Amino acid sequence: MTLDVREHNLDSSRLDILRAAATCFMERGYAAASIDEVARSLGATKGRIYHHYPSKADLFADVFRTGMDMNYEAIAPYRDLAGPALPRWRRMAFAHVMQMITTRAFQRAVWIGVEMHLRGATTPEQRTVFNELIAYRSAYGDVFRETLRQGRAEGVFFYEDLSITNQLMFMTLNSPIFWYSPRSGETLADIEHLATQVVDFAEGGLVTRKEQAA
Amino acid sequence: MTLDVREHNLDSSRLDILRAAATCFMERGYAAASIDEVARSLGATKGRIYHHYPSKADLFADVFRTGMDMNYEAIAPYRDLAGPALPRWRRMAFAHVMQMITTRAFQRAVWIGVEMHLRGATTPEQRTVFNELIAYRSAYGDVFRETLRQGRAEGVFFYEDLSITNQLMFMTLNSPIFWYSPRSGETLADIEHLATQVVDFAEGGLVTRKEQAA
DNA sequence: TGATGAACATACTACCGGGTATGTTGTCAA
DNA sequence: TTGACAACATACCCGGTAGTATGTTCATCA
Repeated sequence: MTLDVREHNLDSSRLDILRAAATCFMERGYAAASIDEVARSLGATKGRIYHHYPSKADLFADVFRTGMDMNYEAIAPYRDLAGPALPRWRRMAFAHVMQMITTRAFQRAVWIGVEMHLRGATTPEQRTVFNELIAYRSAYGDVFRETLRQGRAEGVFFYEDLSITNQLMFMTLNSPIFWYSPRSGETLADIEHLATQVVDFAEGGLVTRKEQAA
Repeated sequence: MTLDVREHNLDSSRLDILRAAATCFMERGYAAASIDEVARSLGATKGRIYHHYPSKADLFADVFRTGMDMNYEAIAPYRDLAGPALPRWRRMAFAHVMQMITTRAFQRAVWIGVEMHLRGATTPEQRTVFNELIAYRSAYGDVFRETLRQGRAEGVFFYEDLSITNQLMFMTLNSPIFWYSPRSGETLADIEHLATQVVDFAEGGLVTRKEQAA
C-alpha cells in the first residue's frame, strides 16, 4: 500500500502477475475481474498474488502505475525538444498512440482507474494511493497541455478552452484502447499507419481555425 | 427478455426505475451496480424492480434501448436533410453532443453496453438481446457514416479509412459523457457553447487535408 | 546439516449481491 | 361485498469472491 511511485522491484514473477492482471482488468473491468481469475490465467492460485500484493486495489494500483511509467518513457525522447510546438506535439502524440496500441491492457487499466476516480468509486483507504496515481497521470497530461498552450501562442493551434481541448485530444489519442484489436499478420508498419491516422485526426481538431459566427 | 425494440409501455413507475438504474450504472458500472442500490435510490426494494424486469441484464438492456431511442429522436429532424454533407453533419453532430450532455446517464449506459459487447462480457442468454441492441446502435452509427462518405465524395472531408474515422469522430462527440459535469447556474447557452467546441474539434479532424509524406 | 525465510498452494471464512418464493396492500370490476 | 390481480415489500437461498490462516517446498547461509 505504500509502494513508492519510483521504487519498483520488478522481478519477473511480479511482472507476470502484472501482465495477467492488466489483461483481466481490461477484459472484465475492475469489479468483475477476480483475483482467482488472474491467478488461473497464470496457472497459479490466489496465494501467489496475495504474497506480492496486500489487496486487489493495490494490485490494480501497480498495473496503473506501470502503465503510466510506460507512457512517460514513450514520450521522454520528445517532451523536451526545443523549437515549435507542432512537430514536438506530433512526435509525442504518435508515441502516445503507439503506446495505447502496444500496451493496450495496461492503458485500459489506467482508463478504468481514472474513471473510478472521477466517479468517486473508491473507498477512503484507496483514496490515498489513488490520489497519487491520478496526480501522476495528471502531470503526464500537463506535458501535452503545455504544448497545446505553446501552439496556440505560436498561432498554429486554434481552440477556446484549453482544458476541454486537452480532453478532446486525449479522447482521440486514447481511443485505440477501445476499438483496436490486433489482426493476424499485422506488421509494425501497419500499426504505425493506424497511429498516423489517429494523430492526423487529432491534429486536424487542433489546427483548424473555427468561425466565430454561430 | 423479449421486449420489442419499438414497444415500450413506459408507465411512470418504469420510467423512474430506468432513470435510477441509468444513474447507478453510470456511477458504478454494470458489475458493481447492484439492484438493491437502484431500489434504495428510489426509496423502494428489489421487489419493485424484479416485478418489472426479469433480471439485471434486462433492466440494463432497457436503459440501453431507451438511451438509443433518445439519440434517434435527437437527430431525426436532420438526418434526411437534402444538400451538402457538411451542414447536415454539423446539425446531427451538435444534436448528438447535446444528447450526450443532457442524457448523460443513459448514454453512459449505452457506452458500457457497447464495451461489454466488444469484450464479449456477456452470457449466452444475454447474447440475443445484446446483439439486437448493438445492431440498433450500429444502425445509428451508420447514419453518420453515410454522411462521412458523402462528405468525402464532395471533397469536404478528408480521411483514409471510413471505419476508423467514424470511430474517432464518435469518440470525440461522445466524450462529454466522461468529462462533463453540470455546474451550478449553468444555462442552456453554456451547454450549447460547450457542445459547439466539441463539434468544432471533430469537424477539424474531418475537414483537414492530410499530407501524404511520412 | 539444520534452520530460516521466501514463494508459493490449500483450505477456510465472511459477506455481498442476484435471484426466488411468498406475504401484504390497494384497486377495480362484477 | 368479494375476489382477483397488479404492484409492490419481506425473507430467504446460494453462488461467487476478497481476504486470511496455515501448510508445503525449495534455496540459501551460518
